[in-house]
Amino acid sequence: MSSEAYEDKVFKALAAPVRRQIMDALRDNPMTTGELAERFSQIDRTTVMQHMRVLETADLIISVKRGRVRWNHLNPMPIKAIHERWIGPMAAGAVDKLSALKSELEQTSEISAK
Amino acid sequence: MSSEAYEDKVFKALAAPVRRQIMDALRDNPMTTGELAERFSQIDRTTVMQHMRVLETADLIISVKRGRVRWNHLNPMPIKAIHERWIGPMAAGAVDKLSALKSELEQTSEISAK
DNA sequence: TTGACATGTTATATTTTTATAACATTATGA
DNA sequence: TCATAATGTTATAAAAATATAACATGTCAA
Repeated sequence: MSSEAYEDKVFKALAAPVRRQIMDALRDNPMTTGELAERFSQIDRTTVMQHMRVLETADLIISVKRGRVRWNHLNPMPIKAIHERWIGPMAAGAVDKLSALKSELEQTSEISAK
Repeated sequence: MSSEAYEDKVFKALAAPVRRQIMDALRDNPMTTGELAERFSQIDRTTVMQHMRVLETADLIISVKRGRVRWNHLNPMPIKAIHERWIGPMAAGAVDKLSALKSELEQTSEISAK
């Protein structure tokens, strides 16, 4: 898989609120699949598992089966990767860029973005 | 709009490769809508505009009309926001967490995540 | 051993996103 | 002014993501 395709899986995986919440839940301690399903009991258990599979495919979750339970661990490395390669650089100097942008826009009267 | 809903729009907006490429293209200089459509000529012009509307709704693009051209500027602030609130903290200490995770996993034989 | 618990699989309906075409509007420059 | 360039709008088809139900498998503990 190309690095772009891989990076895209990570971005797509992070694009759903539930999945970011799952990441938050796993941040400090690993949890079993059942524990996660219980924490997100507003949605169906199979739906939770489907979301977990998306995270697992993006390598954001690593899981280990022990007996009949599956322990799901958060893997922060893919996030670190997009953080360093894309998000960090894009956010760098944001304040300066914003003020530069503002002076640009002051030259014109009509601003269309809300 | 709640801050979560707002944050979600940003994550969703970044979930498509074309849209990240549009962000890359606008990073150094603003571009007109036509220039962008030409740069991404593999896809339909209206499709490019639809993607731009997604970015604009997430406030990632601010555009100004001058005469009959529209200048599209990148607004890095929303990215800075998710960078600081979510991505940075999640990426912090990733290396340490990974090594801790590895020792955890060594205790078990079967690893299911690919 | 065996019942039930934890997890997994498959199928399918629903919703959202993406892509395109056809048509409309506005502004500029010859 | 008026042809055309640049952009915008609306409708719709196609693809992808999301949510759920029904059923299947493997494991533990009494």
